[in-house]
Amino acid sequence: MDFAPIDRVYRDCVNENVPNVTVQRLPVYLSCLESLGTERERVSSEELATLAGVTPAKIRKDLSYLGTFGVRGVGYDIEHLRFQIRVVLGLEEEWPVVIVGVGNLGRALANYGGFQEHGFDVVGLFDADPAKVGTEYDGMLIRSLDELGPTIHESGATIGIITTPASAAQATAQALADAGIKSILNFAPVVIKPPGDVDIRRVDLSTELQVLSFYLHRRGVDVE
Amino acid sequence: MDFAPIDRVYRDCVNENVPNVTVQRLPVYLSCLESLGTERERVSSEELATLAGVTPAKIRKDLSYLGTFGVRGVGYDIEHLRFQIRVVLGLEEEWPVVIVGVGNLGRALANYGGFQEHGFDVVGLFDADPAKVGTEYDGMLIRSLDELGPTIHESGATIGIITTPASAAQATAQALADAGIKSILNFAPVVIKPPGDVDIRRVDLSTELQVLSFYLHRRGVDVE
DNA sequence: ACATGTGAAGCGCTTCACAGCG
DNA sequence: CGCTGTGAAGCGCTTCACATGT
Repeated sequence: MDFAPIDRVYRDCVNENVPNVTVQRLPVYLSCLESLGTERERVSSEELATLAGVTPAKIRKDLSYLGTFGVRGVGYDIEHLRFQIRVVLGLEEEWPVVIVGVGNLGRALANYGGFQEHGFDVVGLFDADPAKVGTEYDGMLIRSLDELGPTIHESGATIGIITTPASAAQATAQALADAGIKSILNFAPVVIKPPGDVDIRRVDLSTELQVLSFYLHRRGVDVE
Repeated sequence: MDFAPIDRVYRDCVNENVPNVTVQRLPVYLSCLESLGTERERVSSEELATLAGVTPAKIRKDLSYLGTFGVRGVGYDIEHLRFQIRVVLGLEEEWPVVIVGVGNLGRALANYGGFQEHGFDVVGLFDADPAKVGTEYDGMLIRSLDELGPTIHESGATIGIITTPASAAQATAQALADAGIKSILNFAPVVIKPPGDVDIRRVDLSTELQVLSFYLHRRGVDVE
């Protein structure tokens, strides 16, 4: 582990109690800052708020939980703020991750721009299909599930990503837990019962669509 | 998870008194109910809460916003509750959607189980790459962007999904807006400026990973 | 007896408004 | 003067506790 950035966090970071909702917005802010490029130097809370789709007060409040990054009367230095958010999110560290399930979604994540860019290093691809095992994707060997343990041990991976079919997700979570993984991101459309003290986060790609559906539906109903 | 700037987009659409956070949990409840299968008949708020990873009180409160679906002293009829949630979410309607960008992610969504199951019908695949246009995926013709307008008009699609590279996302959103789409789900890792009065919801696959990183990072710091 | 449905209390996030500082 | 940083007020969600109904 690289401790230098951690020291930096605690030097100028309040960081005792960052609200969950704030943590969840930080990636959005980061993404907006990245979209501003390197030509400009400063950004105001107002402009950043417009980009992120929130209010300026929320931006300032959220950032105040992390530290004092702005300059009164001026705004925020884009490069500096970008770095600080990355440090707080732990993105200046390298996070080795393994992906289980090399279907379309697994492949999409394996070379997803947002991963490398944020310090997530895919160190292992695994699949249960013997036809896939031994082949390569994007220059990476696809391994059998038997090799989960050794690979995770060698690479020091702490995060596992499940992109298997729903039917295989629970067993995969168990296998990851057995192999020593402590945090799992589950993309399979099913709820997994946590094996042991593993932290499981679910990302359901159809959830957003269902939420969209609710509001479209509701709007249509209102019109009548 | 997302939990992003939904408040801004839909704040004034919620005329009924269903909290946004409740709407975002409904797909999770639905998924849990689906995982219970058809053999059992009833489920308690306590059991459903355990499956969904929330408290029983939250389940009951959330459901109370939608109606009175349970039976006191007994619990909820699984099949009935499942249907009611689907109705509230508008999933008993058919939602034609188009997908722009037939890379790994586009293909993953095109035959994603969670879509068909919830009434989302993929009626068009589009890609800017001339090499892909004219070929088929999963029995569907991949069309050129020129055909966006006609296809959307014929099919009555109201939802567009962007799975292009980040660099093409803004132009794609504009094209979808021009073609009459009013709701966009953006999977490209970039923030899109809404063209006109289009509602844009962003799904960043790396956001959850970044949130995970924050908590892992901080846990590591706390241990010292 | 038992589990839901629900006012009311509690709590955390959002927004306001202005103090603080370049 | 301009924009950030921040107590305090406001608001919405969560949790509690028990009335309600079968």
